[in-house]
Amino acid sequence: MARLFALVDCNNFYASCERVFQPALRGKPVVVLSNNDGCVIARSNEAKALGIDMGTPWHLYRGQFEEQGVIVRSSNYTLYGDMSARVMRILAGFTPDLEVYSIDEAFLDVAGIVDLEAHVRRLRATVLQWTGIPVSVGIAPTKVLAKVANRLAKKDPAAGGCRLLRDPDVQHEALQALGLGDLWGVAKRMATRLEAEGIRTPLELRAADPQLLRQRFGVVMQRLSQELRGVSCLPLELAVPDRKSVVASRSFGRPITAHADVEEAVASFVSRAAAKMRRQGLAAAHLITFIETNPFREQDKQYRAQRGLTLPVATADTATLITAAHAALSAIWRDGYRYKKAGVMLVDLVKASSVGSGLFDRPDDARSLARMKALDGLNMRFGRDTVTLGRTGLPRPWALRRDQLSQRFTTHWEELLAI
DNA sequence: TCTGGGGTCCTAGGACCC
DNA sequence: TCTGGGGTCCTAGGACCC
Repeated sequence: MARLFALVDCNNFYASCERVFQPALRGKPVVVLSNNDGCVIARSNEAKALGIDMGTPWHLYRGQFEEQGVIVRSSNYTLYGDMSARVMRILAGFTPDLEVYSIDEAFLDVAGIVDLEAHVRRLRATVLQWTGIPVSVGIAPTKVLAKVANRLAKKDPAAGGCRLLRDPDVQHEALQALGLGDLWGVAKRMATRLEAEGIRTPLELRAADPQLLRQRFGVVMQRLSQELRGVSCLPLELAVPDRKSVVASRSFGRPITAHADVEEAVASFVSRAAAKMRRQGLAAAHLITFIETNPFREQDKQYRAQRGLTLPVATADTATLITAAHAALSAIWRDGYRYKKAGVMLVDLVKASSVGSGLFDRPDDARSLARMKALDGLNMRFGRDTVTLGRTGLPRPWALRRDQLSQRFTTHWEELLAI
């Protein structure tokens, strides 16, 4: 059977969440601000109609917002996360084949649904009734086209919150009305590059030579073009994969110049990120600390830097990670700058259980040291999926599965033994 | 002993998304 | 004085090993 994807997207999600708990906000222009009340990250339809753009810095428009009667809310991510979970649970009741794509979007497999129109009507009504959140639905044979359909469902009041792009003629007509930048996966820079190659519209992108796209723009653009033709290249991702990185970062309320202050911030970033990582049962084999000045202050000397550091053993221990993050910070620290932002990324995440199960639970543990010493001089073979240790004191070669070790871990064996 | 090519790893940066 | 935070994927170039 032909594929059919439905993209369910919550309308103006953060603004809608605020309205659920404050019905007086209905019908009024509402915007939600980012951390530190920096800029606009969500707008109700009424706010959009006033011409307020995404990312508008609040401090520049504060007065104007007041004049226009725009209601401003600081963001409340705990609330939005909770509302999101409720919406997703309801959607899961409509089909088990569901991919939660973001906090406010999900792709559903609707290929087998008989009366699609009635099904979607019921879905929208249920979500609205049980959560107070309005959603739009776009349906098409590929994810990229489902995104297009969803956009039309939102923009066109006559659509009734749902658009179907199954018929090729209808797809053609829909794409004709769009610019390149309206496509999922094409932003400003890519649009400019495509235009320079003579590809100016979604229809031209759809018709472009796949080999040329692959060569000039890479595999992502080639797939996007295929998806526009109705050839599905992006499958539904049903299983939620393990996270590959966890980031904690913040802009400082005011510029910071002292090393000690940034150290303090970095320590708190690490503990936040590590806690999040532990909740997911993961450990980090690599850590990156970064700092930067305020790029908006052109009169200031600019500096940005990051430093990565491979841990001898993947770990989820906050104290170990803080030590590493501080070492990385010292390597990139320069006096004399006004730092505006800093952060820590935990990357190369592996299952914590695989780290704890084996040889090197704790590098400073005496037994671990002895084990590592015993490994010295061993015959090591790095296979595709395994690392095999031979000889000395082992009844038979000892194979460790690579996927239970981090990549960096296995290739830095010497480093490990040097501890 | 010399040479070349392939594979992998690492880092940095770009681009995009919500 | 004041412009978010958290992610993913891809590419390119250099180092290194076999």
